Amino acid sequence: MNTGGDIPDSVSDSFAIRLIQWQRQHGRHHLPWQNTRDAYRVWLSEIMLQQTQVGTVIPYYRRFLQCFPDMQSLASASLDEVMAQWSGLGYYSRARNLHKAARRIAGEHGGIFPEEVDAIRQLPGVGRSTAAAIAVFAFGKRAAILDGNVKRIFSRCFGIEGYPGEKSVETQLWQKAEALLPVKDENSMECDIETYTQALMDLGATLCTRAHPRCGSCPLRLECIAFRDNRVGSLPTPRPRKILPEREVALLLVVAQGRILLEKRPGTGIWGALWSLPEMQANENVIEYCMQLGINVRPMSQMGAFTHTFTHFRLRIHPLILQVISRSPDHLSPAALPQSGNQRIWMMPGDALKAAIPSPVRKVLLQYTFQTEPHEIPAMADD
DNA sequence: AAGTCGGGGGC
DNA sequence: GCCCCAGACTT
Repeated sequence: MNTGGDIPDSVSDSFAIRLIQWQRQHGRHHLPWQNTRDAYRVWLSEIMLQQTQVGTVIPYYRRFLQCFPDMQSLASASLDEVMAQWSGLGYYSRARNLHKAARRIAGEHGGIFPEEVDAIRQLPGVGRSTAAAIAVFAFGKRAAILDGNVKRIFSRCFGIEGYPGEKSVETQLWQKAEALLPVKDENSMECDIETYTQALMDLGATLCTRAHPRCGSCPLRLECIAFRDNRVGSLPTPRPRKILPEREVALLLVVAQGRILLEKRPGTGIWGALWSLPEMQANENVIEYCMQLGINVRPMSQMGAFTHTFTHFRLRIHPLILQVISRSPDHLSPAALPQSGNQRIWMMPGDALKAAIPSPVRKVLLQYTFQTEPHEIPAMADD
């Protein structure tokens, strides 16, 4: 027991103890993935939370668990079913890796989730920090995380300068993360690795925030270098600015008998393995392009163009509505599907909205279904 | 080390 | 507008 007034065994324990005590009083305790040691749920939450904020994840997490309550159900599902549940959450390689890992665990591990951090780390989509988080929350292992929250806390508390994405800076931060882990002691509540890890996440999310941190309530304010030197606003060092390149595409809404043509994207790359609309260069002739697909179309109307911003480029999207011209009554048959390397299918817009589609395509489809409803046509944003 | 992967929150 | 978020993977 570490009763009040005791001198802690080490400096690192003092750090951990402050955090743990703060977490018990002021931390978050009712997130949907807390209060369980089900490794499947812990793993799912950690993957969804990669580069995605808690508030965004929660509804996806609940829906996903409803569909796939355990490892076996996820492994048995088709990739398409998994992608449909992930649709809108972004970073779709996470979902592909999740599915691949589920099938690997069901096959190779006999459905049992691996307990050792090195084994967890071997799963696709699981890096060093995520493996540690799973090992901590599911199995109580002593392992260090280093996510965006922890990087921000450490760079401020210890006055570590330089962009944390830079290798040398990240190495320093990992070294701190390992060194500050509480000493494992089964008899001491003060060295609870789960509470410590959750404390780092909660402190970063609720107090040590990027903008307007609440330093007055912080359990680390007496030892925080950035607070002492009034540098909280300039640490961590921001990412170096870069100019985003801009690309331009046309998305084709090819309509026949109320159905639209969807095209499955390749398994890797942008929107990998998602259903999308046929895409062509914005300056291409749409009639000729569709002739190459083996379909005869008439341009109907244009929706307003809009811009979708990715991490590394901007995409200017021009949606075009096209009506198929055909005297044949069965041009919706499989044989009449346009030839292409990609899988294609005709779908009712309502069904397409339930499929695994990227957000900009959802936006176009919603706009289209709204336009075809019997009320006034609103002006599309932009342009 | 740098580039590739989304979408949304918050200001 | 801009920056960042419970990062991992490829080149």
